[in-house]
Amino acid sequence: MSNRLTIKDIARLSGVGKSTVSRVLNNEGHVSDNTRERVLEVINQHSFSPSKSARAMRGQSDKVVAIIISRLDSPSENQALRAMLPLFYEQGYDPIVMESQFSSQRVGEHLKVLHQRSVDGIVLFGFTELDVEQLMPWQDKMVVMAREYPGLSSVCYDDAGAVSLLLNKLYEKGQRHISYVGVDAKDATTGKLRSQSYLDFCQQHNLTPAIALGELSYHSGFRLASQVLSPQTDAIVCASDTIALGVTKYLQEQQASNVRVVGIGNNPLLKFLFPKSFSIDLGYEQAGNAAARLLLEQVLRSAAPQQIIIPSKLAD
Amino acid sequence: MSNRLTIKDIARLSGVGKSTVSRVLNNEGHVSDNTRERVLEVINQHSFSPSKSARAMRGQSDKVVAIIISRLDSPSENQALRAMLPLFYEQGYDPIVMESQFSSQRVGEHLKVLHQRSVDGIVLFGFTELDVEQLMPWQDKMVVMAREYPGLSSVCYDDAGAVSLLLNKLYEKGQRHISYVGVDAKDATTGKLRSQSYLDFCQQHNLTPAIALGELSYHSGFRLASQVLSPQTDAIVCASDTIALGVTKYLQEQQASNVRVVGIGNNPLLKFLFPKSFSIDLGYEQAGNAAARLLLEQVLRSAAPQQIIIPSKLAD
DNA sequence: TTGTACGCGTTATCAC
DNA sequence: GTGATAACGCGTACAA
Repeated sequence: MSNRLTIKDIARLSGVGKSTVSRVLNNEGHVSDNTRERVLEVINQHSFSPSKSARAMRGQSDKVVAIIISRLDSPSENQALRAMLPLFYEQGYDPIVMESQFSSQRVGEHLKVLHQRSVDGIVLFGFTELDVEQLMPWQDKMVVMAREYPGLSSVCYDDAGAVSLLLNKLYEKGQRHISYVGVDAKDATTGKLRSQSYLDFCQQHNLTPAIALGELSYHSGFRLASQVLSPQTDAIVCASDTIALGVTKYLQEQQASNVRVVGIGNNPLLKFLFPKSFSIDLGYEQAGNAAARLLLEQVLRSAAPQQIIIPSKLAD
Repeated sequence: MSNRLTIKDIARLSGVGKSTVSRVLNNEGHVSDNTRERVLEVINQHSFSPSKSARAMRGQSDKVVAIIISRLDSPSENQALRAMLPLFYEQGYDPIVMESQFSSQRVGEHLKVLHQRSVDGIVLFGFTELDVEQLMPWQDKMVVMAREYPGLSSVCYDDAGAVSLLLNKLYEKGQRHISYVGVDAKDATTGKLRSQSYLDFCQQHNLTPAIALGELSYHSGFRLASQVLSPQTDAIVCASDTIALGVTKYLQEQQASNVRVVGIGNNPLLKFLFPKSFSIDLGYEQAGNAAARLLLEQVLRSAAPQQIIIPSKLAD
C-alpha cells in the first residue's frame, strides 16, 4: 500500500544524488542533459510524483484554495463556481469546496479548518448575515463574491444597473404601468439594491410604483403577483428569474397574457417556457472568472485588494 | 506573514516539551491534568492549530478526498454532492471538487493530480464515455456514482424500477395509451435502461408502445413530443423532469390538457408549474449519503468494495 | 555539474 | 508523567 517511491529511491535507481532529482523535478538549470534524461526516464517509468505534503512543509505553498459557497444548488453561484474551477486547475491549485448554507457560524468553522490546512487563498460567497470580523485575518488572501467590505477584495454584481436596464427597455417599448416583485430589504443586494433601483426609476419617470417584497422563490413570486397586478399593469419586473417563473404562472392562471414579465439571471428555462419574457445576464460566469483571477493575483504576486463590479447586460 | 506558531513555540510558551504538546493535541493519556490544562490554555490563547502538511508527512493521511462530478449544474449530481459534503467535514476530510464535463481524458488528468496529492479517496460520477481502465489503480479507494463496474464500489439508481413505478401508477389510474419520451440508448442508464423498462412494461401489459429518444434537455422533449402524441394518448412518461418540462410545454401549445405528463427526478419546478404531473424521486440525496459513507468505510476501515442500489420512490 | 548535510513541523520511541 | 531524539520526503545552501 504505502509503496510510494520517494525522491531518494529515484536517486538510487538512476544513480544520482537526491538533489539532482529535485533539480530535475523543478526544472532548474545546472544539470547536464545527459543525467536529466536518465532521471526523467526513471521518473516516468515509475510514474513518480513528489509528495505535496512534504513540499508544502518545506515552506512552499500547498497549492490549495478553498471556495466557500452559500448553496451549491443556487444557479447563480453554481455558474460562478464552474467558471473559476478551470482557472485554478490551470495554475495547479486544487479547490476545496465548502457550503456555508448562509450560516456565519459555519463559515467560521470552515475558516478554522482552512487555517489549519494553511490554504493559499479563499473565495467566499457573501450573504446578509455574514459576520465580517472573522474574515479580517484572511484579508490579503480572500476574495468575496456579491458583497463589498472595506479592505477586502470583492467581485460584485451591478444590481441597480440590472434593474434600470430592464426598466429602460420596457419604457422604450412604451410600457408605463410597470410593477415590481422582489425580495425583502433585509437582503442587501438582491433585496434592497434592486427594489431601490426600481423606486428611483419610477420617481425619475413619474411612474406610480407597485411593489411587493418577499422571498427568492417561485412560490413567493406566485403569491405576491396578485398584490401588484391591476387592470392597467402592462409589465412586471422581477428581482430574479425564479420569482419571474412564479409570477408568470400566476398571470397565466389569471389569463393576463398581455402583461410582460422580465427577470434577472438569464435562466434559459424562463425564456423557453415563456418566450415573451426577457432577462438580464448579471455576468455570473464573468464574475467567477474575475474572482479566480483576482485571488491568483493576490496569492501569486501579492497584489493589493481590489473591488470589481461586473456590468450587467441584456440577455441576447 | 508566515508567523504561524509551531508545536515548538507552544512548548516553549507553556514551559513543557514538544512531545507533551503533541500528546495534548491528540488527546492521548499519560499527561497530568495540570499540565494538560496549562498547554490547552496557551493553545487556545494563540488559536494554534497543528500543520496538516506536517502531519500528513509524518505518515498520517492528509485527510483529503476528491469528488469528480460530471457537471456541477446538473441538479441530480448537485443534490448528491451536497449530501456527501457534511459527512466528509464531520470526519475531518476536506473535499476537493473537480468537474469532468463528461470527458474521460479530463478524468485522467484529474486523477493524475489527485495521485500526486495522495488523496485518501475519490467519489467519481460515472458517464457513458468513461474509460474504466484508468480507474483500476484506485480500486480500493474509489466509489463510482450512477455506473457499475466490476471490482469497483458503486452507488447506482434504480432506473428500471423508477420507470415501472411510474407506469404502474398510471396503469392503476386506468391509463392505457402511454407514450415515452427518453434519451438515446447510447447513454446506458438514463437512456437504455429506462426506455427498455418502458418497452418491457408495454409488452407485459399488452400496450402499444410509442417511443421517441433524443437528448436530456427540455428542447429535446419539446421536439419529440409531437412524435408520440396521438389522439388517444392519455399519458406521457419522460426519462427526466427536464424532458417533461419540454413535453408539457408542447402539450400546452396543442391544448392537449387531458394528457398527463410524468417524469423522473423530483424537480419541484415541474410540480409547481404543472400540478397534475408527478415524478419519481431517484434518491439523489440518499445516494450521496451512501457514497460518502461507503468511501469512508473503505478508507478508514479498509472495507471491501460494495455495490449499492438506491431504491426509487414516488415523490410525495 | 553533482552530492552531502541540515531543517521544515509533526509523531513515535525511547529513556528518565 | 515527561522530555530528548529520530524519523517522514523534500528543498537548498554549501562543499566537492
